[in-house]
Amino acid sequence: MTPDDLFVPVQAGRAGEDIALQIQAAILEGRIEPGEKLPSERELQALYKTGRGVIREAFQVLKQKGLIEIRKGARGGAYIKHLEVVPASESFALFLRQNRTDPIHLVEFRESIDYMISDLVIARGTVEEKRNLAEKADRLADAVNGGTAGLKKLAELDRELNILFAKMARNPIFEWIMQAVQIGFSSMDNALYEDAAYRKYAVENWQETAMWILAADPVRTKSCIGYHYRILREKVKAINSVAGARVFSDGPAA
Amino acid sequence: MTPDDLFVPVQAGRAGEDIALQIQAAILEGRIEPGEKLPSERELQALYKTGRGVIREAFQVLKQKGLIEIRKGARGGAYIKHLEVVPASESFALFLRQNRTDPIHLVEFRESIDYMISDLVIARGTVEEKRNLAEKADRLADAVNGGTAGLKKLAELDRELNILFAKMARNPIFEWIMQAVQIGFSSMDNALYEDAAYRKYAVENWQETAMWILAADPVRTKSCIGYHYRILREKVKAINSVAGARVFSDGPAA
DNA sequence: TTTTATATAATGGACCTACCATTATAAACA
DNA sequence: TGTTTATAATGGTAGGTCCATTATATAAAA
Repeated sequence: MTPDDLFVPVQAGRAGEDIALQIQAAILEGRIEPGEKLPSERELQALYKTGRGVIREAFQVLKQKGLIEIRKGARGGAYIKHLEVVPASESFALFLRQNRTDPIHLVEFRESIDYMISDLVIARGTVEEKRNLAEKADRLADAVNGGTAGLKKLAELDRELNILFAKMARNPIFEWIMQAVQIGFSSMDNALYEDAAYRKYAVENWQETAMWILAADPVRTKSCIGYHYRILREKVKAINSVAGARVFSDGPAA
Repeated sequence: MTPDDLFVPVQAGRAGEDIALQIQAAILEGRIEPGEKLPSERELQALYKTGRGVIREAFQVLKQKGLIEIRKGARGGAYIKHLEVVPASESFALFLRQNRTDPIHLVEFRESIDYMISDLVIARGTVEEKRNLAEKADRLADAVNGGTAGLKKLAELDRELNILFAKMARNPIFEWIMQAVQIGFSSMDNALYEDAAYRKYAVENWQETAMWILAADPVRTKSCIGYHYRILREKVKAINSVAGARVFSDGPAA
């Protein structure tokens, strides 16, 4: 890295963000590689001819975006990260929460992409992957019927199943979207799994869906998906009508 | 707002983020309403018994998340914003960029959601909206044929058209996805519009698509969309093969 | 020689003071 | 009454001090 041509002093007004944008551009253009370390705060302070607070604010922005990771102590500093989907998912989840997004919209969206993904999965997933999906669905069923696993664990397994499903579409974007949606949905999924009848039905439907995927039957697969969302919609409606409780809430949800 | 029970001093380590999270929680739980003003940096500094830099870092985080807007001068300060879709979209677009997402995957994804959205738009969009869409498409065509508008402006109009399209689906999540995809796609769209033949074809197809949407014909609409992506795929392949140039790059794109 | 303990230096985290630029409002003035 | 001018509050920036943390080098011990 050659700080001299990489870092240019900024003018005024939003120095911290300017610097954050400059560094972000450098990262995105590959002028700084993941794993590399940015100069220390004090060095950057000198390079940009600014105060240390400005550098710290810039770092805060980059950290928030998930572009850097900050380590303390000797050999500490700002290290470029490989960007994960998590920050994007979190900001999506935040958006859903603060806008009180109607769960019905989320359900609708999920149903839509499930249809799309199912076609891709049947067409592109390997037989091993499909067997694996069926097996995971069976294990989820065991966990539900065994009654040993906690609700959180069950919902977690369900989410993993969904993400595996999306992964099989061989298009990372569907995978990321699915992850984001799962995060945004997590509080609701947990609530859904509290109903034993729903639990039982849901895992059975997963097993059947996985079976039709393995059988490479897109119509029966979509039929399962459609059935699932038919039930899910009713359930969501029921949950939302109870005491007007919002699903997206960390507060006492009673 | 009652600062006394709202603001609790924090311990150590990541003070700024702690405070940001506290304020974020207060916002999400509705204890602070959009439009309201947070106490000034100096007041918060006293309330949290901390340094002003910490408060500033917390504000930076919240600003980054799109939760607050900061105004200078008298009666300035941090005002709670209604969360928009933009920060979430940007964060996802950032992710797409840094992970060097294969344009083909993005095209496939776009095509899939266009199909889904088109059904929803036909079913839910009002006649006025559909007329408006057709009109906007016409104006884009005028701009292209007139030859007065710059390429950037044309691509911009195209993006607006897409977002309007998504908005008509009456599901904010599709809108979010579309915005993110448009942002992540912008450099490519700009490149596409450099080709005069593509420009001409693209706007004509938009006009026809809008027409079939207005006519509420989902099959013909999808036909237009499919045709569009057939062309787009070829174009994208051509662009990517030229000199191995990456589409997602701000640098000299050769 | 190897292992363990210790000192060292660099770094981020926090706190503080000071000053400047901006801006809405109040005061003064025409 | 309308216009101009001070005023005060606020965020933005700069620079400093001190502390906690941490990898590494050094020294001591086994």
